[in-house]
Amino acid sequence: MRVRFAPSPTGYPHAGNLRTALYNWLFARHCGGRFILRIEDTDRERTLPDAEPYLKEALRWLGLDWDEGPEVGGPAGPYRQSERLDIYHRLADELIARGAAYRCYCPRERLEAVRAARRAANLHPYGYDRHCRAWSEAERQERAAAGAPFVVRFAIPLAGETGWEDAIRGYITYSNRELDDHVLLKSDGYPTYQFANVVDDHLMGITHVIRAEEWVPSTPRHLLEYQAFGWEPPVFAHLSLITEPGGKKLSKRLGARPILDYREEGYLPEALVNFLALLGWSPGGNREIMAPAELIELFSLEGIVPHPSTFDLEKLDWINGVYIRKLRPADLLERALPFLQRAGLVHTLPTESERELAARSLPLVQDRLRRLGEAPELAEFFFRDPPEYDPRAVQKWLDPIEARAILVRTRDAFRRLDQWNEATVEEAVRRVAAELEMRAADVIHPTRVAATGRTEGPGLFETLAVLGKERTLARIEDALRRFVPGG
RNA sequence: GGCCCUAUCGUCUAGUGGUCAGGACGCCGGGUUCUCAGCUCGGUAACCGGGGUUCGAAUCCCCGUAGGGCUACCA
Repeated sequence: MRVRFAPSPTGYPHAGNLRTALYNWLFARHCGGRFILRIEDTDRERTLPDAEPYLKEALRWLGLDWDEGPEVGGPAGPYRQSERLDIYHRLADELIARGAAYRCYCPRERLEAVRAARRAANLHPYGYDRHCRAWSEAERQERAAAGAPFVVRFAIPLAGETGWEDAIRGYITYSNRELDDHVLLKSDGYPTYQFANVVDDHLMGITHVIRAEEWVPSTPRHLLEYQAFGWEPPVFAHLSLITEPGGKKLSKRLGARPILDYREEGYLPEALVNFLALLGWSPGGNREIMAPAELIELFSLEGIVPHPSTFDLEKLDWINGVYIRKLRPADLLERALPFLQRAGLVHTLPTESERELAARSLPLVQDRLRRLGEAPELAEFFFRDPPEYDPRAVQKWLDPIEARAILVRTRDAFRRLDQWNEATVEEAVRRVAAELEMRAADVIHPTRVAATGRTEGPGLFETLAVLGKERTLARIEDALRRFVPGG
């Protein structure tokens, strides 16, 4: 089994592109086949210089390693189409010699006029009228001698039909009469996708073409080319598109966002892979959370659904949260630290104490994270002195008249502690509550607001244990001075 | 306009002629608890419509309808 992912470097790959890559990769890994990366840079106008590096970075981030392709090489290279022009020319000439292709000298203006006229007259297909296909050998020679610019077009059989058994959607067939003679070689000497794709898939020994649904209508053209060459076509599997919630069309907001944006927001690659795998494929049972190794084991073409699927950010967030919660403390620290750095909570090169504070505080907010990017906000009060006080929290828990007594006694109890840890802090708080004949919660809430500025967050005792005695006392003093009436 | 694809809870999906149509996200409620989150228990919610075929259709066929794709010297 040999499959390929063949993006064109004309933009930054999004979820749809990467899902296609993922399915190819999963299929190859499942079968023990080869996953090939091929860069289809045949559009000289639209090719972006940084698109290929970005693409490779995205694949690497998601863990989709390629066995052959740019950087790693391979026996069927080069793997960049712009480096294979001689091959396309040679094979185009071969097709011309066989009478399966011909040179077309029609200027663009004529093409456009023809298209408009056919559309107006409702003549199908709307495309090229095969003007140059009808010439005699003498006329061809004449044109060639004149040295006019030309494209090479494929001579679609005038009758019959072309079909294939799609691995995802069953038998699909087209009447050849619906197909116009498409361009194989452009006038700039570059091949079109319709040609390079077929040539390379054959030369690279691709056995299964797993690609997006947008290619369905051009598949008969590809099949006809295989036929003209006398080549065995691969198995085709056409994936449905990913759509947006509500509206449908892909927008820049979700599915069409450059995939690395998700990294910036703190999505874990294995979570995104899990999510993408589920977006149009199912292992059959009720499995939801699957690590890459499990996906590889369970993946099959049969499990791919034929209908489009909507990109559901809520579900991605849930899956990401599941993966974040599974992170071991050391991994959590390494993965979340960059977000704390970017938010300015720790230095770009964190000090030893910053690292330690991060290592101790991050596990406390771990359960609450859906994206690592939320870590700075959730853990901020551990790093900033004084913390930011939420006015509503202050109003509710520090303003009432009994707040002073509670906080003063709690502070005094804390001061007396020799050992400062979760257990001693808890004991002290509960003792204060007992002395005041209050519920523990009545002491806990004001103390939390005084120490963190918020009503929400990790358990108070573990929070204070991490914050330390000194900073806890300083914050309570500070809160007493600033917010608590009756001083 | 033409050709092609698709159609199960709001969303992702299981289902392959006989099921109380299952699971997950979300949402709602209970429990745990110092809050939030998490965890946990429970609930809400679907076979696009109409014809067939069949003893019996979510499952097979046809026709609608709806959504999507393609219709470039872009991929």
